[in-house]
Amino acid sequence: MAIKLDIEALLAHLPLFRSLDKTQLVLMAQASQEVRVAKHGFVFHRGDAASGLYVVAVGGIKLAIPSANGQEKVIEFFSPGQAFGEAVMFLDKPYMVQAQALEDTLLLWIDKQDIYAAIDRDPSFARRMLAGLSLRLHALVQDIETVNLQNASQRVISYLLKQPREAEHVQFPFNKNVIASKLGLTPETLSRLLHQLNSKGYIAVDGRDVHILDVPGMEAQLYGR
Amino acid sequence: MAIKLDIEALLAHLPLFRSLDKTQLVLMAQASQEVRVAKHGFVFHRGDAASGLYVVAVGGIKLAIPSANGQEKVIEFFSPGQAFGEAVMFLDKPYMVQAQALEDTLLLWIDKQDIYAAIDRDPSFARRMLAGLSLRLHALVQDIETVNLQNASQRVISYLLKQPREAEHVQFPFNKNVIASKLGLTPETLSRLLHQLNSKGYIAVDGRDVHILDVPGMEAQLYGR
DNA sequence: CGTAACCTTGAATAAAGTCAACATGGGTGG
DNA sequence: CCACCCATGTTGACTTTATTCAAGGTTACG
Repeated sequence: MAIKLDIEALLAHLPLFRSLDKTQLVLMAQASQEVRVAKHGFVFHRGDAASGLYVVAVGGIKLAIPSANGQEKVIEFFSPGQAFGEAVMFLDKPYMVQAQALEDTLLLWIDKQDIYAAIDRDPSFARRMLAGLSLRLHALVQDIETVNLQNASQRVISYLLKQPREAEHVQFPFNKNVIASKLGLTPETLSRLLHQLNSKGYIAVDGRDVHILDVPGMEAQLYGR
Repeated sequence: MAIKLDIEALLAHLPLFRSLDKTQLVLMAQASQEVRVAKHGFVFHRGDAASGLYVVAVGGIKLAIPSANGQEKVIEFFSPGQAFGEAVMFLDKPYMVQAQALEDTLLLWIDKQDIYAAIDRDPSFARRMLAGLSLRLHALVQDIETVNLQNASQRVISYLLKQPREAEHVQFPFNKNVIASKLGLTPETLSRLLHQLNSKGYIAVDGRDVHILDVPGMEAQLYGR
């Protein structure tokens, strides 16, 4: 019971559910189930049937495409408050990505049927859902742009500039391995490029901490060459 | 008047609008406007505000990301019956892609407000819309997979195998230039790879016509190496 | 029949990947 | 609390892959 209340509060301030009224929110909260996944554990694998959507309550998730030879291409990260797995829910196709916990993670899972019910009850929920998918699409197109139209160094620069930063300080939220895959690079190449940007005085790297020293210089690299 | 009737019939058998009842369909048809675009003409540019969605009635459209140095990365093609431009409509962001006619094209344009109205009136329309976006997302993820996890030759092979074919015969629907960009290759590389697949006996190329000769062999290239 | 757009081919180059060795360092168990 | 160890990250030498640049060939179409 106490748990149910927590869930309701949690859902209440997610963008996706923000437009729901009290009654609807209670329904959603009741429909939610807690799912716990240990670090490195899988929420689902490629090929699994998609039966609902997940919301991250605590922890972090990465979505990735696995490849035959053990590599993987990281598609997206999700942190608390974000939903994933919604896209495939609306198709009758299995997941083509896998979802893996980057740390010990607590998720909420909501069944497809309950989502459909909410859509039918409340058009503005449908709009939120549509906006959510659109945002995802937008992000993917940006990724495609990055991988296809920018060289390795530019990709690293735009990644760094896109990260939220406080006082010109940025922190890699995960293994550089994982970041490299997101950028479509090998870990070796990422390492070398960071070193190179460091040498040129654009950034100062210290482990996962990066100080951005020369934003205009970096931006010049993005457009100039 | 006659035109309006045509529009209604056209809309009636699009997946997106198939669930609408007669009344709704009439409303949609009334909300639609014809847009004509000559070959190579632009429907919209990157940076334009998104104010509605387009449906291809006749012709063909390509969506692409333009880059600074005059290149572009082709994202998707649309043929009669398909809708595009819906994704960004739900965000308040400008287009990040441009839409260009591959041939003389007739489009229908439906204003955002009319789409929203339809969503509010009919939850099953909302579902169609969601399914449409999901499908788009799915396709993009597949593209990301192709570009990141397959080498140039594998990309060409999977493109060929994915194309609809009759009696092992496939035809490039557009300039090889455009296909190359979709695959994330230069035209030169595409040309060389087709030649190579030809030499190896996997395919027989004659201009835009390709005969697929050895499907198992090609599939082996996809997984084997 | 001529011209422009499209496509192919070759040689040289550059960019990033691979493989392998080594460094670092955070966490755990002794 | 220290030492060891495994996961993570770095560096170097070499290789591969696809691009670039340039020239020439083809094709479709006015």
